[in-house]
Amino acid sequence: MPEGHTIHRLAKDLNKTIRPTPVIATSPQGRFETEAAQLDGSVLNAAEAWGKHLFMDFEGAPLLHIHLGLIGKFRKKTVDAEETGAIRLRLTSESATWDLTGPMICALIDDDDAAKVTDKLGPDPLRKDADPEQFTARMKRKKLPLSAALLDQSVIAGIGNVYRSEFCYLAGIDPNTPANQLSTDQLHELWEMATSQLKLGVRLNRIVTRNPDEVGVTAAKMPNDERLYVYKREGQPCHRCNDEIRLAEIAKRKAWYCPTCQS
DNA sequence: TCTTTATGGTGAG
DNA sequence: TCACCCTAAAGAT
Repeated sequence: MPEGHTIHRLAKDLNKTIRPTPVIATSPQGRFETEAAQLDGSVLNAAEAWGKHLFMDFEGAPLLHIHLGLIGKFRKKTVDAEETGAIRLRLTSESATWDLTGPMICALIDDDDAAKVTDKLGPDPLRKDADPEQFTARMKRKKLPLSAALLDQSVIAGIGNVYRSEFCYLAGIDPNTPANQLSTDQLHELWEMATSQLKLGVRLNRIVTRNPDEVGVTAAKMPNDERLYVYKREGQPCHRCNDEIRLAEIAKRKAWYCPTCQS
């Protein structure tokens, strides 16, 4: 269940544990057998993330394109781990085994196809090549509610349903506010927020938006049920004003907000 | 044991 | 707009 920070963290971990020796690639589930055979025995040059998309570049092979979707997982295990569940792709290096299950996309593609994918994506705050002004410009063209625009991967890549509600709360903006009504300052603040929050998410390997000072612990030691302001907290008191957190449906998905802090 | 939910997205109509 | 895909954990019974 990944947002952008998960995929960047994944890319980092894959680079660390798979390079630089050749991999053993198999498809225990069988649905990626011929493709796995093309990767088998090759060396990983680099794994790279753009939003929720993961690209793995193996020497002498097509690009491996993975999107985990809602339910996909790419788990690190010990080298001799038993095969359990429906494993689409297993990559084994000298130090680790990686099992991919339930991906929305798992395919071998060429550079042109990869460009088609990334051309559709907006700037990713975790990438060095991200252009914040592109985010600002695209937001200003959207009449959609802010909460919906944040989920639009062509506006900003990597934001999912947890971050979108949390960002609206942190910015103190009603999630239904049309994106094109936001000021340039507000949009810059949202971009900075996305950058720092996603970076923290990569470091902690989980989403923690709550200010640790409010809880009296470090972000790393934040209890799981304290780490968010609004996500999945309908009916519970707002951490800051005590008003009741509400649930709405925006862009066909659940969105949470505090009616007092976000007006 | 069954049913529902989930940090997502596509393609048909 | 809706149906659908894929898997596993959580919740309901």
